[in-house]
Amino acid sequence: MGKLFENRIIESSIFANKELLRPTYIPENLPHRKKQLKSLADTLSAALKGKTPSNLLIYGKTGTGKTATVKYVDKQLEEKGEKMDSKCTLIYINCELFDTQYRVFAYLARVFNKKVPTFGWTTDKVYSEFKRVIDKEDRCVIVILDEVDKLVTGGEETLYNLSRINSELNNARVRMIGISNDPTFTELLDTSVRSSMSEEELIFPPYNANQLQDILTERAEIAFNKSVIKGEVIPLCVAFAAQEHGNAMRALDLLRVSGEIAEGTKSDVITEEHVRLANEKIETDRIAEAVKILSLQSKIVLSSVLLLSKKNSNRQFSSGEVYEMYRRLCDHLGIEALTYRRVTDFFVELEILGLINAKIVGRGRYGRTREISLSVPEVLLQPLLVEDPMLKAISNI
DNA sequence: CTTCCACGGGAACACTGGGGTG
DNA sequence: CACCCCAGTGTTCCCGTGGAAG
Repeated sequence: MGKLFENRIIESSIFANKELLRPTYIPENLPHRKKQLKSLADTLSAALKGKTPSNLLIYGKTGTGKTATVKYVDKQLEEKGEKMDSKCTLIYINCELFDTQYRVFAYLARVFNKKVPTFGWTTDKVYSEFKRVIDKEDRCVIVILDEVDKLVTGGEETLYNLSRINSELNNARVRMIGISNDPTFTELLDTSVRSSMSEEELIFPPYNANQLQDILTERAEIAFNKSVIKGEVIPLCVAFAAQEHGNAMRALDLLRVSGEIAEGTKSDVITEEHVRLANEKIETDRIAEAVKILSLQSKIVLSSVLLLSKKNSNRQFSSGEVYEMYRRLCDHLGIEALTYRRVTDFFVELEILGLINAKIVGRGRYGRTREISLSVPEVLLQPLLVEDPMLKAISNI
């Protein structure tokens, strides 16, 4: 250990342990989730006793502690299960990453040491290989499908197969726990799949201001050094997070980034001003991140909205106007324009990312349109778009 | 009630990148 | 090796539909 390391330790007068504020950290104690914890533990402990637990569906908006709670119970059961030598396996899958049937079953099979190529096999083969490999012995496999709503378009077969798999197994049993932030997603499912998936349901309501306050206070105590936080810092974080429908993840992020900013300005304490700056930084980062992952075509669509709002005093445009601008822009850039139908999908995409507002309004005899406007500042957006070498040409329009 | 427009679901198609088969 | 099959993605094309002004 050199001096450098020592210095770094001394330098952080703010954080005792910054990692405790990251979303990956599972705390020892989950405030205001006792009911959900117990419910989940009851359902799952049946698996440890060799019984077959019900399938479970969990609803709640982002930052309501769904994933944290499941991982918390998962961790505990895993430990307990090993001690009791029970043959119960919990597998956590984020369906945003594994969003097709092939990928899900390939991942599942790999957990049981079965080699499956990234593609090439038929999905049927992957599925039956998975079945074969788990059915070798009497065991219980619990599949946790986080963001399960991402499977509805394209991967719904996955849910169908998982819900009927038990009738094709002789020794093993498979259960699933679905986690979704969209309570309406089951409406799109086949009725038999739906009823099988939601044998039990668990709801995670958004945290209210008092609960957020508790969470932050508890976490701040272990993550920060003593008396670093000034009086109004936590209430302000709570206030910002409450605007985001009680998103605890956002609140913890705010706290962490506030601390980083305080640290960067060589301040010994975190002030309200740091929280305000942190809120801006998080928003700016979010936008930059969103723009970065857009396809070129999406970026052109977004540029069209940007150009329109720079040129016009009114800030609201019909989908037709935006498409018109998009065609002109494609022409200008020498890129083949896509059809209107395709571009409407980009409108939806951009709205979900929070980069534009696109409300559908009925105009009576004059049909329906989306009224489209930017939902982020022009000055922020333009430099991000121009970063794309293909879009350099728009910088001087 | 009619009428009109864009919305949005779905079929069809093209293309990619891999495995299996003879 | 050549050839076909298959999953997945991105696209175009077609058409039924929602809903408020007229």
